[in-house]
Amino acid sequence: MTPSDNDIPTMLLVDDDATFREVLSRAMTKRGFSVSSADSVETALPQARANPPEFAVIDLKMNGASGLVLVQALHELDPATRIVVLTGYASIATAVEAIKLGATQYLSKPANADEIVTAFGHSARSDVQLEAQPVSIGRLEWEHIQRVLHENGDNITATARVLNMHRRTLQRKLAKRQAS
Amino acid sequence: MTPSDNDIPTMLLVDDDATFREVLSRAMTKRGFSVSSADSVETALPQARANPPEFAVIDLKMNGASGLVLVQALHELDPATRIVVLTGYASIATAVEAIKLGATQYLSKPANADEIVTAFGHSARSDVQLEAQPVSIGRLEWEHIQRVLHENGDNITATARVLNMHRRTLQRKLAKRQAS
DNA sequence: TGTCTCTGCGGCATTTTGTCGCACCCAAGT
DNA sequence: ACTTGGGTGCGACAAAATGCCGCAGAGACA
Repeated sequence: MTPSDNDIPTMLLVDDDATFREVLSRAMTKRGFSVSSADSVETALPQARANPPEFAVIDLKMNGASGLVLVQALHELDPATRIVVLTGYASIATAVEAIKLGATQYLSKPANADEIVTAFGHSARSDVQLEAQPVSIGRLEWEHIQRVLHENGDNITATARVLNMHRRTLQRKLAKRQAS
Repeated sequence: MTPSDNDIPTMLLVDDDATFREVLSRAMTKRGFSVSSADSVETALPQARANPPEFAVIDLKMNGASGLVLVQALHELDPATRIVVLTGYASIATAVEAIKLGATQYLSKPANADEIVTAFGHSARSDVQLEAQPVSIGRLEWEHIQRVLHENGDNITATARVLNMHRRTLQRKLAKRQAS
């Protein structure tokens, strides 16, 4: 990848978890990136505008605006930016959304530095092997919840109502996926 | 939108399950599409080249070449083609790949005709304006179980294994639906 | 300020699963 | 005939998930 690089590649790292930022920042610096980080879309945007990064690692679920808007902004700023979206709430729906907005790859936490670096280099080759396994019930449910949740503007109460399940139950399901 | 549509929109439907093709074909015809179908990438390709469709519904897991190949081919043929990828073996990795190759949306089975039409982001014929109440989790699960069960020749043990759920639990779910 | 709605969360009764174990059937090998 | 290897149905009991309260805090709005 870009063997003629003389300067150090710049990377923007956006996540609201301070510990995660520090760990990943250190790991990426060690791998030869010049890393800057932010804890929200709001603080990341001016930073990116002032100094457009070549690479970006963005968490989807953060306080304030969704990482998706940052994906879009970065992509508009420079379509060549390599963007990896990283989230604890991985779902097909958000993955599709992220890619459409210009993300290069979509990974679910936990992901280590090597996986992320690999994701940057991964271009759209159809080398994906099809899994011979049908979707598990749990995943099917998760995907469905994510879709409906999104349709209802992330309103948990409304989603629970329309899904005919109890709000408390939905809360617990969401909490569980995030924690693990 | 597009109230000046005079011609009927064409749709190509590719899936190796004959029953599924028939059901969906009928449903889409009823919704105002001119539907043609194929049971593999190999038969679909010449068909598409001879008569490029405006819309396409493509299953990923088929005998022969992967549906991804067809996605790419259709997109190259005409980038304006609206392509929905539909599969029972959904995964984030293949979803990302499909979108990169030019798919418009990626849905996992079971998905009904309305969801697919919605995915096209196009009110095919605006007279069929219906707001689909999201399916309940229970029904989604039930349909999925039925499909996988069928794929496994009604073998409960194997289905439970592949669905990553306990045989006893599957038995109980089946028993309950049978009773009512 | 008062009213609404959404949210996160604790607690507890109720249901549903997970996990055993056992008996029975059937098809293949031996 | 007998053993071996699934598959099926079902009882029982512990473990986990869910339904169903209620309460306090955060925001939006008049």
